[in-house]
Amino acid sequence: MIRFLLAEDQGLVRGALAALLAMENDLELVGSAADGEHAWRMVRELQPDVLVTDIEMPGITGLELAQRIQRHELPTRVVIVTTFARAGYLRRALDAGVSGYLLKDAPAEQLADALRRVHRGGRAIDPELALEAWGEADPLSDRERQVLRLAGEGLGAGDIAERLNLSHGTVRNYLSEAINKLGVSNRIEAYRLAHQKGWL
Amino acid sequence: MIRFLLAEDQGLVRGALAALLAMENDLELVGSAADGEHAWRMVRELQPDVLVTDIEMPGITGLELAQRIQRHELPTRVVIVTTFARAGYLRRALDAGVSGYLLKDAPAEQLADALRRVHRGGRAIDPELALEAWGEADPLSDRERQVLRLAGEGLGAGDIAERLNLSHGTVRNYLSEAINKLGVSNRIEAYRLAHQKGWL
DNA sequence: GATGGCGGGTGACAGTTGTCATCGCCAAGG
DNA sequence: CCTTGGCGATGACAACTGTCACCCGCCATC
Repeated sequence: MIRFLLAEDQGLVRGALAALLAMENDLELVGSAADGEHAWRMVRELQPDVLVTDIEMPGITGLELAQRIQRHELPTRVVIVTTFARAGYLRRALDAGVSGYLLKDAPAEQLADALRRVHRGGRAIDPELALEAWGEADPLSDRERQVLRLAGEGLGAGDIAERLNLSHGTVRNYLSEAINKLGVSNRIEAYRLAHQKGWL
Repeated sequence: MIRFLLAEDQGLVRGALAALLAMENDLELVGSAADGEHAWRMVRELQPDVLVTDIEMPGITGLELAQRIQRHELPTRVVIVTTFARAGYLRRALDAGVSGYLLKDAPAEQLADALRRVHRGGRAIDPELALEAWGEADPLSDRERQVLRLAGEGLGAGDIAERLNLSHGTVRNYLSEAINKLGVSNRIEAYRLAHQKGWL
């Protein structure tokens, strides 16, 4: 019997996944959580064999959950289930020691299998994504990332400078660097590209 | 017995919803589709009582599906199930004659109930969203919407002008109008706001 | 003590953006 | 026939953006 915990913020999806996995008779749902905090508490209390979690959730993200489990050396293995096919996310997930990374548009049969494989000590990584992740690494510096994030929200160079305690010229320099590193032609494209790659 | 069809592009979610609804013994899944075209074909062939559909799918969107069903005066009722709590979407959905509009973060029990209510000829609209939708209407003109969409992809005034066969000055005028109507201070914020409201 | 990175800043320049007032054109409507 | 209104265009102006060359101070490290 594999005891698993489900963390997913969208109620409908959470319930539906529970129903899907309930059909397998070697799997036992020991609890479900709608946000990261609850999930974290339940992981420690219930010590499930496997945690199935989304990435983007209110409070603590799935990636942070995985990191905590790794730091506390808990026996629970982690399977990420997410919409986002971003190489950067997969990287961070692997760094955080997750055993599985599936996309929500994978076929439904795959999920139960992934749980079993992971429980046996194996891995279950989406193959397409795995390839892509061995491609380019994030070329951005910390500053460039921060600046880009703010720029993506529509702030001008001046506003960004204020929030980061930099001069307005420096901000434009970072932006220029980022644009050029990413091979695009303005901040908007730069933001979109970085965002889509999961580099944020 | 309520015969329903499921349209949802994310395989895992599609499978999971099917499992969830399979637990109800007055509901019968007659088919499922991963994109709008298939869904449309199946709606006509199978004439289900209810179509449960996502909005954002490859090819034809859920909203377009609803419109087609309305135009062809098919007996199938439509329940939208989506992530997006955007008033604009709900408006368009109601215009397209849908009977239900649920958010994916609603509790899972609600879905089967919604199907039953809709099948009986009733409606099932997310209450919070319903209120919000009676708020502000989309103030943008068609041109402004088009221009804003392109601007959001990082195109400059020149590029946009080319694609729409307008002059570069005119594009800037529309952008300026949109920015001012939305009460923001640049194209990026304008895009984000319009996008988030579902006005696209 | 010199050398070189690195994070940050400056100033200048061209190009783009946001704003406005104004114009022409062509459809209604009166 | 004249007016009003929408749509698109112009031109001018100020502000913001993207680029670049170069400066400064700091710290490592040789």
